[in-house]
Amino acid sequence: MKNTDKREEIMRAALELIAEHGFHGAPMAMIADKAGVGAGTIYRYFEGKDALITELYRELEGKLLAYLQEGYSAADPTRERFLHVGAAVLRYFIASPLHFLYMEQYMNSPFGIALKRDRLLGQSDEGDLFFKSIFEEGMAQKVLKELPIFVHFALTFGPLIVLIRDHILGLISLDDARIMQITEASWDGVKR
Amino acid sequence: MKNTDKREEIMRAALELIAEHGFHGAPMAMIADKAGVGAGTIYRYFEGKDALITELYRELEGKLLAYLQEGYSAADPTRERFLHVGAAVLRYFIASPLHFLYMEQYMNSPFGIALKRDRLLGQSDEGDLFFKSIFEEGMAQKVLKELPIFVHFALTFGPLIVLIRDHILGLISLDDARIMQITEASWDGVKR
DNA sequence: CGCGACAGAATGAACGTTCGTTCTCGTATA
DNA sequence: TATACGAGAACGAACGTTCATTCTGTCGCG
Repeated sequence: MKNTDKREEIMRAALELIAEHGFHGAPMAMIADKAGVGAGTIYRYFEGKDALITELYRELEGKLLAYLQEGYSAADPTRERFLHVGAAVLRYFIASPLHFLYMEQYMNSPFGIALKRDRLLGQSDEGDLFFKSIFEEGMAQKVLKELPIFVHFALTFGPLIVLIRDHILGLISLDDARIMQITEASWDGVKR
Repeated sequence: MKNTDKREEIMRAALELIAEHGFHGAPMAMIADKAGVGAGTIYRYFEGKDALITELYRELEGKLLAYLQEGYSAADPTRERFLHVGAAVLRYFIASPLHFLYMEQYMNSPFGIALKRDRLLGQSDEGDLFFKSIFEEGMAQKVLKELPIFVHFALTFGPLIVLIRDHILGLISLDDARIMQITEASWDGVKR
């Protein structure tokens, strides 16, 4: 159990520092300090900085997907499922701003670009399938516009990403009512 | 005129290297090499790396705004103006992918966050006013949803940003027909 | 006593920036 | 026109700093 303890402390420290100061503003020595371990200890748990960064991303992504599944029923109508997922994304990241800042940085870095490329070219994993099914069934039932999946993705998540960032930076404030407005407006963008 | 030559060579080199490899993947020595000047020469034209980065951003932003104004008429109906600007943004960045990659990186860095904060808190400059007027007049005429300006911003530009990046990374391909579809879908998101 | 886990000092590479030197070219002089 | 000069422009080696990673000695537990 000791192993797990230190490992988690390191990841927690890395999350906070990288989310707030970026990959290049979070030296290994600083992460070690914040985690309460020696600099060399990190290398007992992770192969190097890159491995630490990637493993942390995978963990955060897992947590997000788990949250999105809560209260989600594949039997619901397309519109309900869309609104559920959209609002859940907003709520999750507003509650966990560090997760958002970290995941966004990862996605905008060479790491994320490689990951995205892999997923688009190779077979998609569970996370992608989860979203894809909403759009595909929606189009089959003629309630969604006939558009490529990636356009639906962009119309749905593009606005959310911008708004979450602005909220986290303190430029604006999103409450529950506004979350509903936003999710419904983005539904208007994809619906027929 | 010689002065201008070197200065522009430096900016061109910085644009290419930073757009492709990021701020931290483009050392001053590499920028100097690509520009065909000595490393020290850069410091005759720019106070330091930060100043170079910021001045380059300002220049690119100016070019984008100039392009958006082409063929734009404040007298047109809200819908026409919206579609004009949306399609123009897509076309501009597809034609100038380096500009997009650079501006996006800048916006996702401490530089851009500070800039955004300044603009939201201080008085907005011409660029902001240009967009704002479309949304404000649209709401006054009851053709747009009654939403805060920043939500309109996000609904409009959020999808475009995601799609432009995917296009530039070669994950998807946007032709003229698709550009129209996308712009109109994003109009559906903001219209009443 | 022995061994694995650990902290922190040591290492070497890479970076932004500085600075002494060299080059360029317009002007003054005869 | 030919020559000498000087000032500003340019170069690139060198510096100090910062970083990821490795090395080394120590401590605690069985």
